[in-house]
Amino acid sequence: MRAAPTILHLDMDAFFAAVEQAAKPSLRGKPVIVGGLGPRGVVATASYEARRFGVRSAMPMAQARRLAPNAAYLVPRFTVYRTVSGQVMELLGRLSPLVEPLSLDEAFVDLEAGGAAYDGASARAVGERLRADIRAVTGLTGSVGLAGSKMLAKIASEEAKPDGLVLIEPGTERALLAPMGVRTLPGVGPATEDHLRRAGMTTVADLAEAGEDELVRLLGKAHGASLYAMALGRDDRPVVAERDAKSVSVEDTFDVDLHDRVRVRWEVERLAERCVRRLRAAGRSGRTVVLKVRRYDFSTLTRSETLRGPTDDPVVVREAAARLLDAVDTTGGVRLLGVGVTGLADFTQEDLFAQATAGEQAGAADAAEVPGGAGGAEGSAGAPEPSAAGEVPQGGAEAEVPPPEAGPGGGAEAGGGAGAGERRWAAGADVRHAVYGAGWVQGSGLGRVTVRFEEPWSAPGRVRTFRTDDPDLEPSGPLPLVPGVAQSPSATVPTSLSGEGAEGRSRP
DNA sequence: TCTGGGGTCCTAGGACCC
DNA sequence: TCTGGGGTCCTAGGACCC
Repeated sequence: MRAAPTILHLDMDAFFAAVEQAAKPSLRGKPVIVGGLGPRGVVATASYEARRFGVRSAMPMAQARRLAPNAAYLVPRFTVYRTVSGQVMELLGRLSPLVEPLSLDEAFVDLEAGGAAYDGASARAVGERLRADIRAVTGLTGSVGLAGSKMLAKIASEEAKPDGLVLIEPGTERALLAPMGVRTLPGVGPATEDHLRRAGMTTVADLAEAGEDELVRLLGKAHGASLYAMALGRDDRPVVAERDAKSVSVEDTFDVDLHDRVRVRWEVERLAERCVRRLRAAGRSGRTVVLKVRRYDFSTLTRSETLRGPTDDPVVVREAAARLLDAVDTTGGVRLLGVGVTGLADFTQEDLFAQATAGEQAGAADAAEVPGGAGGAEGSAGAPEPSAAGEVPQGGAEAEVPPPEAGPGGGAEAGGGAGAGERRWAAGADVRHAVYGAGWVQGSGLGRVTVRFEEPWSAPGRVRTFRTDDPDLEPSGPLPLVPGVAQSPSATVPTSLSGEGAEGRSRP
């Protein structure tokens, strides 16, 4: 809690949807919904036009389609979002060395640490200038909150949405918070809200009045104490520039529940390999392998195994994941599978192997040895090169290897995974036609694909339809949003690829 | 045609050690 | 053989966030 409102929180407005509208002139001013387009997809971001129909983040796509049947439904294009995010983060980096990204579209900045501002007036000027710069560089709008703490800066940016700036003068925060619902405070979700409501507390003032002991008794030591502090407007958490990731994981929800054990095992092994690819791309290794299984009834369980030492060997992780699966009952069907690695270390298996061979004597104590381990040396031979593009779930078909024969009931094979592999031409994807040039897929089906030919800086373009196997039509990369602005993803990209989840949560 | 994917932090019990 | 107390590690689950 500082005396001047020099902690800035930036939140881009309806980020994914806004990027799509910037890239696709025909969608400007129209309801746009970005998310998973498969039968089990959810909304990642809805444009403000779509929100008027009641569409919210994290809503099942099927429900969104009922509410806004005429909206444009697009698959997320993370590479573009990452590029634009990099441009925004670069602007933040000019304000201060202390920039803490929370996701692709959100970050805290400590303006005092950068000498960019020292009081309310200078902070406001920096905030407005930043919003103008973001608009100039990306063509998008962002909302800014300024306050003396992280919590209040975030609340302020929420109040500022869309396309605004709100500054909370230090000293006014308690009065400001008092009438607000408990959900306003970070860390209060549906469960805690319920819990508190049953105890008769619905506003922040109720929490402050209850006292710390009461909240600790109700919610536990850590949660209770931090909630009480926040209710009083106390928050001393510093802006932290870089935090190392503590886990890496991948998961897939299947369009149709999996029943065949052979198929389930095959998917687990694929996920393990994908997970290791990400791990190695980050230059890390991990010690604990986690398997996640969501069953047909949405009940979810995890099983984990801690190895004797950290590994980035795909064989070791795959075999550990397979062992964990052996102990899980999948009767009734599997909706989701996930594989993760935690207990991350900075070194890779090669380093350990080098160490072990260097210190020949101590060979027996090889730290990298693992239960059931396939020797460390040969394991990595078949590992695919880490490729940035390869990790991006853009909805394209990603299985190069055909899955084993599906068991009984596995009729609709259609490429399995969450990537919705059947959709060779995913809605929203960039394409290029030999004659008509750059465009994007508006829809496809029945052997036809509809493409709208337009570019970010062109007028709304016209639509043409082709056969899905038209040789003149090919997938292509994204175009820059603003002509002349280089498309090089910055190094300061948040660790998570998350969308915008909570912005749609309901408030009292 | 209900409920994604990637993370973080906390709790709690048992094992194990001193 | 009526009984300790603390610390750390491992596992599983849950809440929350974007």
